[in-house]
Amino acid sequence: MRIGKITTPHGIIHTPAFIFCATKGAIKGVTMEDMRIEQSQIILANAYHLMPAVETIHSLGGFARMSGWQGPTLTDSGGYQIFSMGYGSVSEEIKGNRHFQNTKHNVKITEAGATFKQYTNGNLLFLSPEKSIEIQEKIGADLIVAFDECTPYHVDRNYTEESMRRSHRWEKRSLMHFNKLELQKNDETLPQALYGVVQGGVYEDLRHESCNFINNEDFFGQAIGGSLGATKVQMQSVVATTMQYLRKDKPIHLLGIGRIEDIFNGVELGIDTFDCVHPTRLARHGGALIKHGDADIDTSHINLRNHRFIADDTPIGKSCLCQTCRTYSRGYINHLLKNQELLAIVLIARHNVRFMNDLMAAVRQGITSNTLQQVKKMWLS
RNA sequence: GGAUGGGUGGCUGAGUGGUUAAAGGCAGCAGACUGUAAAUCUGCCGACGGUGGUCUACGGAGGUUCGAAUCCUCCCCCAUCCA
Repeated sequence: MRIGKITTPHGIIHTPAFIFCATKGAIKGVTMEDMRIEQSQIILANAYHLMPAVETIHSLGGFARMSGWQGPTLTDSGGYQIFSMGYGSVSEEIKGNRHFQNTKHNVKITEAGATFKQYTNGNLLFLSPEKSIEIQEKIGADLIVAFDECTPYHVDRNYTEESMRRSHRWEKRSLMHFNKLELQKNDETLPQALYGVVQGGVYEDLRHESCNFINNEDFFGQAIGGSLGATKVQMQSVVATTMQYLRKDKPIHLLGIGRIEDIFNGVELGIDTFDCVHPTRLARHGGALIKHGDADIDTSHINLRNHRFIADDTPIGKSCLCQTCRTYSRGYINHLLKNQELLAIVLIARHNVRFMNDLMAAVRQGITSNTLQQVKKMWLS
């Protein structure tokens, strides 16, 4: 475990840090002012989703400026969409959902890149390493990610290996194209930093091989991606194994992970940054993040739709200082949810954002003062 | 007073002799959600019993039938129109 700083043209990120997902350019339900007020450090957007709008974003000064966020940003490459557009969400893929059973053909992978058939209009959309880097360059994020394929869980070892090797080739092309574009930049265009992504699925030898590849390439940072397994135990084991082989002198990001217990597990293994849709998605479904001690049952979130909150006059978090908890009760939010009032989502999302930021601050403090285990107990026991 | 249409589970609304404890939808009660195809999805949702099951159900009362939410008779109620 370690604390650190990542310096970007838009500011310094204190790590371990959580990165919020503004996939299409907005944090769902939260304004950028509130993101700042609730002490967020960095947000992320996605090259796949923003590809059609890339010229607009560029002409409006890039993602950070256009959105009003102004602070540090990261863009994802679109590699996750190779997985999600064909298989659905991580849990849907693992559990075997019906809806996405016949959508694999919506994504075609060749050595050149990936062609997506958009489910909305049937238009074809092509992403390659070079294309993804160019889009991310135009979006202007401080941190960007090499183009890879996020491998599903339900594929065999052969496919995982094949895919990993292709991802390596794609990442190498990403790096080459990135370096070329960086060299062409003048004083007015801000430098960016590129992350490589470790693949290899749940197979230790493949993870090892992938780490070796990433370790030896000139990436600014290293991200852990791909399938981390079907269970929490397996995920922890895959991440631990990967961390064992990954060099430690660069920032390390864990892609897509961000439940409370996973943050502690990751931090203990030396992860510097996390990103996850969980806090904001959970909020849209009525779920508020909570310290275990703040709930009457063993849980890391409460569903404010539940009948038991109907007359609850207390805030979501007993000691939370977010704008929501300063003013609104669980009972009121329960009422808003039952009446489909949009404000419910806004209030919960804002709380969840602050919750994650408070969590990360507590984690950093815990590392600094060598009391992480006590911090963990406060948040999880 | 007359004419017509209708009364189905909390609401809405299918169903016109058996495979119907009764489609859908809503509401209700839970659960899931991890580089966002998601303000989404899944399950339960007459009553009693842990399932199996048992009982009570389609305005009310009779009747036809092996069998009725569905057909017949009378009654009650609602909507619209005419006096």
